Amino acid sequence: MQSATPEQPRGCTHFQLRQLMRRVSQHYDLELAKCGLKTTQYSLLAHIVRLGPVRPGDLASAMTMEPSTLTRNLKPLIAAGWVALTDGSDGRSRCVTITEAGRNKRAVAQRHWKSAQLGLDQTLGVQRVAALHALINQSLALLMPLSSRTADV
Amino acid sequence: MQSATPEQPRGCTHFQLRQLMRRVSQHYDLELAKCGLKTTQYSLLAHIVRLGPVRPGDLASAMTMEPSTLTRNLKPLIAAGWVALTDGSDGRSRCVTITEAGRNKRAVAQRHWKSAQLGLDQTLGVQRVAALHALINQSLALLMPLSSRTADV
DNA sequence: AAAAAAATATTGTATATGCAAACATTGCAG
DNA sequence: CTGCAATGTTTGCATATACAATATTTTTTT
Repeated sequence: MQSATPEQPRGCTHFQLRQLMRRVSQHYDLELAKCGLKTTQYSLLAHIVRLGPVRPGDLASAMTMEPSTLTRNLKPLIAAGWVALTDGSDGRSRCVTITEAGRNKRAVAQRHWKSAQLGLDQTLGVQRVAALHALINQSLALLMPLSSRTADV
Repeated sequence: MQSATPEQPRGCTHFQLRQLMRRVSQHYDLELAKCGLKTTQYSLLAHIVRLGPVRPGDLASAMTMEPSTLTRNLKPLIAAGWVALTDGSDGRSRCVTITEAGRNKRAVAQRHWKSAQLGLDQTLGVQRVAALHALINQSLALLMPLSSRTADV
């Protein structure tokens, strides 16, 4: 039943992903630049809105990124006044919160994001995008424990 | 005809790709670190070997990356003595060449790469990886002219 | 041939990313 | 209550990435 998919995966998955990532980034960035955001920043903003006041570690983990990366990516957003980083109940932790300005910014940006997404859907075809999402999510699930893979034996 | 693939692509393609990219990078990096290379560096090395003495611009374009990015990514490789950057016939251009040390390095690294690739194939399943490659390549083709899209009308 | 235009590479600036190390705080052992 | 382990965040360091601006060298115009 090897009808649709070719036999051996040729080439380097990492390199191919990287290439696509660059193109796709450019596509979204082009649209989101209209409201002065990088796509990554929009993702962050959107996640903070959705996950409500949240600890950095939890946010990072929800977004599959290193806490250290999160710390740095938050800086521009905090500087812009879209996000506030306050002390948490636990002294060693913090609390990431969206500000009113941040919520507004996100609302505006969301329209640009939607536009970029629709544009991509159209360029690639909705079915292809759906298939891509499905594959990505399956792959993510299979790779999920990566760092903890040896740990949870 | 919505049998295999889900209907509407939910979520943000950019974000999902980014997540997967991070995981996949970690996977390859883990293996390639054994010979002291980042996966990106291996890709570069491999491309330079394959494309022979090549101008920076052509190399960048072949790898779907900005010339400015290439310039910087070459630096570590040049510093390590794996790659040489000499003057080209055209005074404004250059010539990227693999060195003997670079060729050896690449040969060693290739084994690690292979190992990483096989590991990924096994974790995700060969079919899934093949399907992913196919989708990525189709998408890349459709996005290809991105910067020149308005130009070639 | 001098001036303008085109081609090519590099630098300036800013963000994204991760690992390892440093910091800070809490919790527990004694 | 002191000391140490565990937890959670941030910094140090290095690479990856792109756009805009700059530098350099052709090539083309006039």
